[in-house]
Amino acid sequence: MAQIAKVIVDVPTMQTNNPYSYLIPPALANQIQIGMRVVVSFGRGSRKVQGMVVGIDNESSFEGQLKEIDAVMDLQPVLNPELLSLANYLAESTFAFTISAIQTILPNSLKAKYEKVLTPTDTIEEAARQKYFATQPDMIFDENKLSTEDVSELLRLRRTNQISISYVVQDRAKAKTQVVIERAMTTSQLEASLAEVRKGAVQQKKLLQLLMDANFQTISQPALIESTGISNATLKTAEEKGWIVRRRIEVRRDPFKREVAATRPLPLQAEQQTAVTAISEQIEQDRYQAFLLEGVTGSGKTEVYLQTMAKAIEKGKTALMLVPEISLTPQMVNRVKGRFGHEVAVLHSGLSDGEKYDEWRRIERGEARVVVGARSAVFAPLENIGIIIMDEEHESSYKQDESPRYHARDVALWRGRYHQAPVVLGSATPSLETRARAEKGLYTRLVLPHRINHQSLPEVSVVDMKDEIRNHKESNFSSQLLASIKEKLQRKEQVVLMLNRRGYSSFVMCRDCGFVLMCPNCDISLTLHMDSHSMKCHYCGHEEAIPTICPNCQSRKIRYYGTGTQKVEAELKDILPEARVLRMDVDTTRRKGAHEKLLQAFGQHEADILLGTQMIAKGLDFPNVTLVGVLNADTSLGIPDFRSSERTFQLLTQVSGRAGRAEKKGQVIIQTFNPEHYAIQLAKTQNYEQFFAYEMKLRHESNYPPYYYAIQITTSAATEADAAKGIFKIAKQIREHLSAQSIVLGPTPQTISKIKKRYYYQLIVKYKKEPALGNLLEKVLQESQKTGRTGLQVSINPNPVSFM
DNA sequence: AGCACGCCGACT
DNA sequence: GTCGGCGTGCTC
Repeated sequence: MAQIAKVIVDVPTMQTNNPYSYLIPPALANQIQIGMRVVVSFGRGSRKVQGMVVGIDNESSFEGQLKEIDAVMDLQPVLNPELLSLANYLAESTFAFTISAIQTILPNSLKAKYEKVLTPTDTIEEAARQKYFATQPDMIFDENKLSTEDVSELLRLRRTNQISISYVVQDRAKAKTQVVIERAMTTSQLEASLAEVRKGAVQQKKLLQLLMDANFQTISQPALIESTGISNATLKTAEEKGWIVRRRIEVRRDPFKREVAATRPLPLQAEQQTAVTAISEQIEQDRYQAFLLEGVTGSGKTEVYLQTMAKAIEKGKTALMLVPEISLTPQMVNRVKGRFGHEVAVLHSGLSDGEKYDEWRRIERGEARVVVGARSAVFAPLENIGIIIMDEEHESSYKQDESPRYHARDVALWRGRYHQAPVVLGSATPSLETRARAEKGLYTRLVLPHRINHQSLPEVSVVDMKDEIRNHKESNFSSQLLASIKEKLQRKEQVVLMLNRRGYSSFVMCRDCGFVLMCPNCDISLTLHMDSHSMKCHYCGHEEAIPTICPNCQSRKIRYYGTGTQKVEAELKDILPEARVLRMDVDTTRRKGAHEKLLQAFGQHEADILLGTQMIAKGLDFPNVTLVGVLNADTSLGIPDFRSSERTFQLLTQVSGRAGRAEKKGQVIIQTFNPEHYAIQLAKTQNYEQFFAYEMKLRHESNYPPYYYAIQITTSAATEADAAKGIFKIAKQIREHLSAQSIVLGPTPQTISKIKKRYYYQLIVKYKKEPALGNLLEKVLQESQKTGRTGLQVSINPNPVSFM
């Protein structure tokens, strides 16, 4: 006799982070299932909130009076048992609220929208009634749309019971539907009807003729009206007379309408075959096993993905493929669609909420058995998963940097284990964590050491910019790079130039006193934007005029310092006026689809030089590119983070892979001020193994991941003192309970200690084994709830991708 | 989150 | 004296 539902309510706080019991009213007794969304009354005002049913029971340990569930929002569960238990895993492992985990797993459209509705009571003042309720019986209360005066007046009316507030939970999930017209009678019946229609009814006769046509097929109502001019009224009559049936069907917004030509599996090289066989064997035996597929750019990893996915599909299972957002290009998607056709669903950030929901529904209904997508696609509602692929597994974008701070790789491994399916982590430059696990035998390591078609790796040279500066005037281009560019342009070949912008920007500095223009809200320098002729803050968007005299010493020698893509572009135009340059950075790719358009233009040789930031390092494949230049390799080395060498190595290796992918030999020139640095030297020889060994040694010596686990705790507050006080208190608490082998770094102000007028402090705990740490941190969070009201916020980030 | 309750300052 | 500030506790 189940009658009590356990509901996680949509109130993301520590105190409400557990299921609440609600009575299931008899009317809903047979309807409510675990995994459905419901509307419940919550709190004193019984405001309506959305909730998720996570259990059904016939008793509750709650002593008080139970409320009833108000309504069910779904006809069938939106979360199956797997995803529900995944939500729990997420919440637990990332210190997030269960409801936040659930929201993350569900598509945006299934998140509730709340509206406050104001209704006048009979005691309302006549003036107020005239002002607010003259035209409508109630009004939607939206603080952003009303003036401050109106808001305070309405609140006063509320206090004096002249109006009442009710809450409406709105379901945003609307599958796009269309009305279709179906014939509901046989031809002879229709003929009989035709005879009965009165003489003047031209429209009705026309419709009947149409329906009697042997070629008549079910047609959408708008299409019918459009092509025949038959009116809606006529159709209504026809429906009443029983000639037709009008039905609402779900249609899909198709973001990739074009058909993709089918492709066949490509022949495999020996190592690829070995990999495919090893992975297929696990699929065949329904066994969970993680693989590290390590292969240089151009070694044919994608073909291994496609053929193993095909294996899973063949076995009647489904396949999930994750790629970084930036690699999710139409070329990439088309490669998968070429193999799996209509079975493919694509999930990426460019889709509208509605489109995402449509794809989600297709997957859920089993219409799409192959899913390709970026980070959040790891939650795709696939059942019976046969294989999970994660390409470029080292990419830091797989980790979400807001709560829940999950890493898609961890989720992929969790789901692989749940479904007893292999998980393939692919990369040319695996993260140290993954490579180390392969070393330990936790993952099976598969290596693709050769480029297909026996292309040679590009020839990489390193230019010492210190010498350049000594010998020449200040320039972004060394003489060697410039000579190479000219040579390639003469041969009508193309060049890719990368400006490493990580931790770097073009700011304004006074040459006399060293003053740097800073953001008043955040602890970073303002960046110069020549397109808008202003100084902008990249964190809060603050914008001000470019200074002509130094605000500190009144000198006129306040100049740009550092390099932005715009400045490099200007210099290029100056030195090589005949070269056609395409600039690709955040500014030129902000608009949807701009990224793709630029690349397409470059692919069709509409430009000679592609100049961009790190976004050009990924996944582009232009056979005519024979030179890749890295203008400033070391800016990412200067970042005070334990992963800065790893990042730099990965970036340089990856961008080098862009050169010479066809029959033409590629050349790479890396400009740096630290030519001896191991990350740069080893990127030059493309020697991942040596880099791995060396970096592991360093990590071991200084007790960093992957030798130690790390967890980052951050406090923020409106004043620096409050943030500091908060973090020191937590530090003290943690130190008391920590075992001797664990290490606490800090507390320290964060590298960027002030963002949007809030101050940030952090501390890092490095540990090997600390079974009680989870509970301790849970307690810290509990306590922070009390102080949270006064403005101190605490956030916990397990396994941070950086310590910054 | 949002609401009520409860305790202190400045007004009709 | 009350109105209303926001600090605190609680929501099945």
